Amino acid sequence: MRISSRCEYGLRAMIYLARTAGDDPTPLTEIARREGMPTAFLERILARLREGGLVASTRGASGGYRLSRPAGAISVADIVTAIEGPLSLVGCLPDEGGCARAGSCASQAVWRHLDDAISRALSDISLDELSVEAITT
Amino acid sequence: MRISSRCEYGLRAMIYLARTAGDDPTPLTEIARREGMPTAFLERILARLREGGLVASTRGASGGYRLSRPAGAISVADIVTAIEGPLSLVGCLPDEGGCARAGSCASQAVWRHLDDAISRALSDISLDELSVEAITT
DNA sequence: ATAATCCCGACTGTTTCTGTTGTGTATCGA
DNA sequence: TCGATACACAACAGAAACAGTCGGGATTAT
Repeated sequence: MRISSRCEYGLRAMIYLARTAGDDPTPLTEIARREGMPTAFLERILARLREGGLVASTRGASGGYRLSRPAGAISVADIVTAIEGPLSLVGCLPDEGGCARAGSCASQAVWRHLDDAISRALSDISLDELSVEAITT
Repeated sequence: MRISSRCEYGLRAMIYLARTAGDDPTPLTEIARREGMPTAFLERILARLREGGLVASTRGASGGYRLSRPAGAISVADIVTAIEGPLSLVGCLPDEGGCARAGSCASQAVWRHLDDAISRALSDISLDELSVEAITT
């Protein structure tokens, strides 16, 4: 299990936006350049974040992106979900017929447990906690 | 983020083996048939579990697989690790040069936090808890 | 008008996933 | 010894996801 670049780039971009919140909107190229990410790729990631309602964009000269909510109201779970889709691990849910064994499936219980742990871990962290420069872990 | 079939199959196979522990070794074909998994694919998964020291195999007629430790001493984390490799999410660790920004990288801290949560969640569950028929969640 | 900027769809190379096939080897029972 | 039952292993293949690019279009400040 690896974190996708999409996700990593997306989170870093969001942190960047949190740090420049209050300023004029930040152009894509600035984020890409400063963070060393491929511009066109980052653009498509920001598109997902926009569709997810996490960033707002203004077009035209001196346009760019900004957070659409205060950083304190955005969790890492929000970001990952916007980029990767729902973070549920199990595909075999009751809908669509699924895995027949249904209720008695012990492995399902494991993945649900893991789902919860991941969900809790990511909901736990909000963007403003990450936007302070030095993390002292 | 989805659970791979490999992982799902592997876990189910281990649960099956936990339930037949004490009997003669269980042949691959039996597990595959009863659990509805592709035989050859499952074999390669069991190979990883064997390399990980979780199952032992005996060849020849009336051979098969069995757990190499009591089910209580095998965690889901052990299983997933044997199948998928180390469950660390971040590739950009200090070795190999990595991501330059190094210590000040806030996103890294997030993935480490997530790593811990996943690791804890999976170490938490041992195979014998899963081998009882009905899970009452 | 022009430059800056976002928007969006199509395309491509690489890797991983999910298997399959085929061959070889070990072991048990008759 | 012979044959059936198993595991062991390597090579192959189609499909999907990942990571990233390209090119054109739309919008807006100056």
